[in-house]
Formats: sequence, C-alpha cells, structure tokens
Amino acid sequence: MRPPSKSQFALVDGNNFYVACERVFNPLLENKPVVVLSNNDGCVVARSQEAKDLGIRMGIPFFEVKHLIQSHNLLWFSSNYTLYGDMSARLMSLLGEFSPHQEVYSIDECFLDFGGMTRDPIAYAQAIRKKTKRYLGLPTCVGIGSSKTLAKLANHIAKKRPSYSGVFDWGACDNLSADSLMAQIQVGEVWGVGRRLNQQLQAMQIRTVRDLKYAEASLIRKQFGVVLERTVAELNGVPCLALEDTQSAGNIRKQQIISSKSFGKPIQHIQELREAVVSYTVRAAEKLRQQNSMCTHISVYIRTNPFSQKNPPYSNSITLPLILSSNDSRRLSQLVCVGLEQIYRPNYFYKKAGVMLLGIHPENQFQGNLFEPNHLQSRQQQARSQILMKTIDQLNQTYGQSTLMLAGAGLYAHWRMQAKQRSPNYTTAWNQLAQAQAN
DNA sequence: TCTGGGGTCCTAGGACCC
DNA sequence: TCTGGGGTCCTAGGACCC
Repeated sequence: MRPPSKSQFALVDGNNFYVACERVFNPLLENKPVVVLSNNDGCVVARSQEAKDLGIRMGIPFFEVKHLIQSHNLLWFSSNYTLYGDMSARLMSLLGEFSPHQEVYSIDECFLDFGGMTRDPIAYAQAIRKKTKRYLGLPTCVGIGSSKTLAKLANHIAKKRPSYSGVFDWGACDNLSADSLMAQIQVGEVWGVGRRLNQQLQAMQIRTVRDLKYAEASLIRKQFGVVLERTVAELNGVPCLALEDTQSAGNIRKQQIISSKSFGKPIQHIQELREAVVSYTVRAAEKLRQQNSMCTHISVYIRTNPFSQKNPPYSNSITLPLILSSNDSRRLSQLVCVGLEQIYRPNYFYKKAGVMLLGIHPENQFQGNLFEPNHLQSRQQQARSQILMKTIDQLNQTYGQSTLMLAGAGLYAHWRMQAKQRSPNYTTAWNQLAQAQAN
C-alpha cells in the first residue's frame, strides 16, 4: 500500500560525471577506459564504464592501477575543477527548468520536486535525460520516489540495471516487487549507511535494504540514533527530509569554509608551511567574502604523511578566535601564522596543511568591540578593509586568480600540488579553447 | 617515488548558571 | 561532616555525503 503522502522526489545524477565532462570536448575518449584523479594526482575519483570493467575501484590510489596504462590503454586526467564546475552550473540550470523546486545536492546531482505531477513521471524523466544529453552532451540517470532516500535508491537502480533505460520510479512498482528488488540490494548502498554502520548492521543480521526497511524503528533509534531512524522511515515512504530549495543561488551560506591541500612534495621548513597556509587562508577568505560573510574563528592544521613507513607521524591543529569578526585576508593570515607557530615542530616532513573558517555570519551583523578604546576608529578601519578586499577580489576576477596576492603566500610555491595531465578549460578561457583546437 | 578536498549533522560531555 | 537538579551553551569528535 502506498503511503497517503503526495510528495515525490526525483534525483537526477550525471553518469561518471568528471569523465563525461572530459569526453564532451574530446570524443576520442569515447568507449575507452578513462579515469580522473583527485588533487595531486593521488586517487581515482571518476571512472568510465570501461575503467570500472577493468576492476578499478573508486578511491583507489592511482599508483596501484598505473600499470593498466600500458597493458589496457587506460587514459587518465588530473582533475579540472574549473571545467567540471562550469559544466555543473550549466547542467543545474538546465535541470532547474524541469521543476519549480530544485535542490543542488552535489556537483553532479540534484533533487527535483515532482510533487503533484500530472504527467507520467517516467516519460518526463526521459525527456530530462534526452535534453541534458542533447544540449550538454552529458548522460544522466533519474530515480523517483516518495522520499529523498527512495529517490536516491531508485537512481542507484536506474544506473545499475540497463533494462530500466536510465529511469526508475518506485511508483511504477507494486509493494511486492519493490520488496523483492530491495532484498537484492546490499544495505550499504542506502544513502546514509556508510562503512561503519554497514558493519554494525551486518552484525545484527540486517543485510539488505529490505531488512533495514522492516527493522524495528525503536531498536534502530536506540542503537543508532535519530539519523538512521529517519532513514528507515524514508525507506518506508515517509518523507523526513525536505527538499532544500537552492534554486535562488544567493541563499546558500556555508557554515564553515575549508581550504586544505596536500603538497606536491613533503616540506620541512616553517617558512614554506607559512606560505602554504597563507595562500589557503587567502583562498578561504575569498570564498567567505563571496557569500558576504565574516567569521569569528579560524583554525589551522598540519600533518605529515600518515602512510609513510620511514618518517614519524605528527599532526596537530589549533583554533584561534578573532577579537573582531573579519573577512580581511590580511588579518586572517596574521592569525593563521600565529597558530602555525604554536603547532609547528621542526624535523618532521609535512605533507598537508589546511585552514578552516568557523563561526560564519552575515557581513551586516558585524559586532563592534565594546572594549576597543576608539570604537569609531575601528568602524572606519573596518570600512576601509571592506573596500580594499572588494577591490582585490574584482581585480583577481577580471585579470585572473593571483593577479594580486599577499606576499606571504610566496612567489614560487615549490610545495604546490601536482597536476600533470590537466585538460584545458574549454568553457571558461578563450585562450585555452584555441589550445584545445591546436592539439 | 606515488594514498583528495570540502562539506553536513548529531551526540556526549564539560563549563557555567540558578 | 554534609554537597541537588535542571537547564543552556559550546566544543570535540564521529559518522555520513559527494
């Protein structure tokens, strides 16, 4: 029996998204095993179907599959987030036309509100797929269900079972066949069941999606908390998670902003670490200003390579409060350097550092400092800082990133990460388009 | 040689208050 | 000597997601 709820969600997800983006501009990649790597060319983060068929697992370190380049003509790319981000924006804007409400959930997927739809949802979803393929060259799959969790699961089925032609709708399926389908899917595939929960559920003989759907809610609540209890309700068609409308782009304000990266090679000296964390801070502060916010705390961390056998491990972090909220790159960088001094230990080989902005609030809720001897002066400084930062942002936007930067970020940046095979920015830079043609 | 980066939410426990 | 109960707020840490 279907629940009385009228809510319907569709989850549209790009297939092998990063690989698909590369293929749009390079048709020679079609029908070949292709992978896209994480930053620093570290791990495999996207695989074409052919690469999956070679047994390349998601997240596997690249060096473990490098031999397939020779033996199976595996093709690989460094990640090009400028390209994927731009393609994503186009995809989301196109998908947004298909529903009054859209939640952009990640770079390659979004929920659409299918509630109260009078048309045949499957035909409608097929129309969506056709349009994204024709306009953007991107293949997608669509899952439809009365809760977000069911829509995610439906999308999984649409992807794994070609017989559904890329669209699966729980509504087209009676209870009995829905249950038997769920009995064929591992519980770990459910949205919200990660590695840890999977292990614990297995131990309780909850092995398939169907097992979880019919697990006793009170028991789940007691053992695992409200989050999984909600998941169980959602599997039963009771929507607990609302669609968070992100269609009007301005309303997403991040609660924390992180900028962190591994280094191309390990570094030892504090001066180089300082350059790295200052440049991350500048990047984070830019993001902060982009959403018209300020922060009250900043946190910095450093760590050695945890996989290294020969060097001793060390990692540490520190969170420092700002006396006055700020989004000024200079002030934040100063504080980050103070923090770095406190956690830095000599004689270690550092592999990664990061900066986190916390206590984020809108710019216009600026709190003056009561104890500031000259309150008015601090207001004026604040205003000048805003103007300077806006100017820097504009210049960098117009003339390219790092046109203007803090000297502390370092001019040479020997620690910068590796990206040996990045594709051109086909959609965002005229000069790189020309380069693509020449190739 | 080579192992990503950027987020969210929830909970437990301590500090502090009356 | 004896030392309550209930509330809020904050932070750290753990789980999850892509």
